[in-house]
Amino acid sequence: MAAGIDDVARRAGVSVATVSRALRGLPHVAPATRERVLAAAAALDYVADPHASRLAARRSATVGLVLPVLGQWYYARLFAGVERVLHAANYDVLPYTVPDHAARREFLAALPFRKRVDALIVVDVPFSAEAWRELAAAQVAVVSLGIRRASGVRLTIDNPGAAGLATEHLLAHGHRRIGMLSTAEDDPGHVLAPVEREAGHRTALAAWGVAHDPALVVRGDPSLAGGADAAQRLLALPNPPTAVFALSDEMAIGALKVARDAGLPVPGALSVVGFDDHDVAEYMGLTTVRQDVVVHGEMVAREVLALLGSGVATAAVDRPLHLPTRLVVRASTGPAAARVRPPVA
Amino acid sequence: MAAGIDDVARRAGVSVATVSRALRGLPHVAPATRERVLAAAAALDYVADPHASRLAARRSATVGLVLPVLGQWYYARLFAGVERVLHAANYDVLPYTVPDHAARREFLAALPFRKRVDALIVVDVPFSAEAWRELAAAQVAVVSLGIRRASGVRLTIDNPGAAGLATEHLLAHGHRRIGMLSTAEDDPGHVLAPVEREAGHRTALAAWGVAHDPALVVRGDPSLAGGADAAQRLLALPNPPTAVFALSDEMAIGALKVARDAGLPVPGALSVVGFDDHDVAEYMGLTTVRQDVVVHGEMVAREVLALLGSGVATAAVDRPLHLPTRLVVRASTGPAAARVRPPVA
DNA sequence: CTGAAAGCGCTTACAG
DNA sequence: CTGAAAGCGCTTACAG
Repeated sequence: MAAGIDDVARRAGVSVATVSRALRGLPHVAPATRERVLAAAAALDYVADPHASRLAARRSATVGLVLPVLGQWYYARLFAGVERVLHAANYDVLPYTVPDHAARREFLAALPFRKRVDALIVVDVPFSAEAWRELAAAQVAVVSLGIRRASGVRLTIDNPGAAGLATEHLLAHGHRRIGMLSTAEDDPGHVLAPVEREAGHRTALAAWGVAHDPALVVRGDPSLAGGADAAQRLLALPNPPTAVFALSDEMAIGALKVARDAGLPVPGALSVVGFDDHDVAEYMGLTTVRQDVVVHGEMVAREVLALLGSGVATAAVDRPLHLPTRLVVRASTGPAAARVRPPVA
Repeated sequence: MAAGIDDVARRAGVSVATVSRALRGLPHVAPATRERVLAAAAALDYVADPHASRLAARRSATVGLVLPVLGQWYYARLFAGVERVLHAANYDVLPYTVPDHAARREFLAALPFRKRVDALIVVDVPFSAEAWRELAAAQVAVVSLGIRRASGVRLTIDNPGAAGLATEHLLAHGHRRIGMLSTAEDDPGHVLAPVEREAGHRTALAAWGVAHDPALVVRGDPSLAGGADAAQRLLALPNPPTAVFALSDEMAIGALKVARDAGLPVPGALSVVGFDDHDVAEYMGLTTVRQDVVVHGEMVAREVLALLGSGVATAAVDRPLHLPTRLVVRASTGPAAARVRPPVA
């Protein structure tokens, strides 16, 4: 039914080899010949069968995107950025969701991407050093985002610095008891956000001569519900904080709800800083650390293309890259209140 | 490097044909033989090259997902649901983003999915009747969600009914001037949500004997900013409404911000109902019409699998399906205030 | 610049 | 139940 390469060759009066070269813009094709081939292909509405060309050319023209979950704000935006750049370069992007320990184990056991992708973008999935070695042995180029890795092309924001900005913003407003809403890792230390942001938070406190109270760091799921739950526990403390820095805007929004339900005005009784600049942050007046996630996705995609184009083995590359962030001050932060508040029930 | 099917065949002492059959669980393989093949494949860590098998079997094992945009809440959730079901059935899902008129034209001109996917899921992309014919001619199974289509497997929520619930909820609270935040289509009528929800809104008003004032229907982008902008115009009316029904939670959140900035208490001076039950809706106390988008994604994916498995030509199927929704009442709606408010600047 | 031919790694009738 | 062989629709050295 659909035209094949030999139909085009016949119509243009050339061999299939020439059709292949002409259509892909390869050199060593006479301009007039190329014209004829293009015309024939257009007339027949020809498009190459991707499976056939990928098999013959031994490249998948596909990049796998390994992430904890689709459908959450951060990963959805990232996907959009990655997809835009890769699609423009004629690559497909294939998501692999690896939400937890069990999925990670299975992913490593099956390596489902083998023979399937040319490269992998790994985001926030905490592989062990041994897992990295297995991935390296699997013959795919790898670029990572947001995770600890000894070498390779690895992108990350300046987590300690960004967290420091948030905490210093609160300190500058006079806050001295500052809570932090973080997450609990099932493989601590490999996803950079929690450890590094906690570290930046502590560093900022120390720089201002404020003693760090470990009781003020509470952990929960990186979600709205997790943030609400963690904030609940934080505000139930005998000596609750006057300000909170959350690992994500979603957790911060959970905290805002808890404050509202408890009758604590924001920022009058509680200042809140988030992280991400989620779309709704502006609409909720949430002070936050902005990361332009779509742009980050585009950048990581471009790094993949560069790596793929370089012909250099992944293992030979050592390229740590920092992505930009910045503090966005809105209405959820203000001066520390002097008055004492009762703990939340 | 990586093992091929002949390596497995050699090790198991059978032909490649038998390996192929055994590994895919096809009938007519002796149990003992199957055992040996499985063992050999496991020992060699064999995985079939997907491009080779797809070429040989003449099926892509891939479903294209055509949507206006990745990265927005609704589509990201939908993708997650679709991906989960399809991945479990060993299908890949490939996104095609078609955001506007120009992209739609290009999509139809290139039909980039040809020879690439076995089926297409089309969501909220308003193809014309002629475009549908072209798609039908392209030999792919098609399932649609949220758009007008004359036949085929087409899923949608009961938009008029759901919108009616929202408007009646406001009417029951005594509201008589009810604004609606809707969207402007570049191809009116093909995406069902705006037309059908506006119709349901009008029907509910009529059922309660309330005259419909066209000035109370304002349109904007289906986004936070678009909702804010539209709400701004609505509240600037000489005789502004006491309640607003928005086409999406995102638009509703935009309206909430406008109300807050204008010093209008919600629901004291303005009641707001959204649509979707976006993750943050609960945290903002937003009354809304809930649709379980991930589940809807799973359902549409299962319809695709059924269609693919049936062997029936897409054109021969006529299967309209309604997906469930329900009203979720929260704090953003309440009794109509009697007092007169000044218009917003 | 162009073509004939081998080959990419599988699946699938067809025989037996 | 199993195998030999053709074929899926391209790309790519290799010659010329």
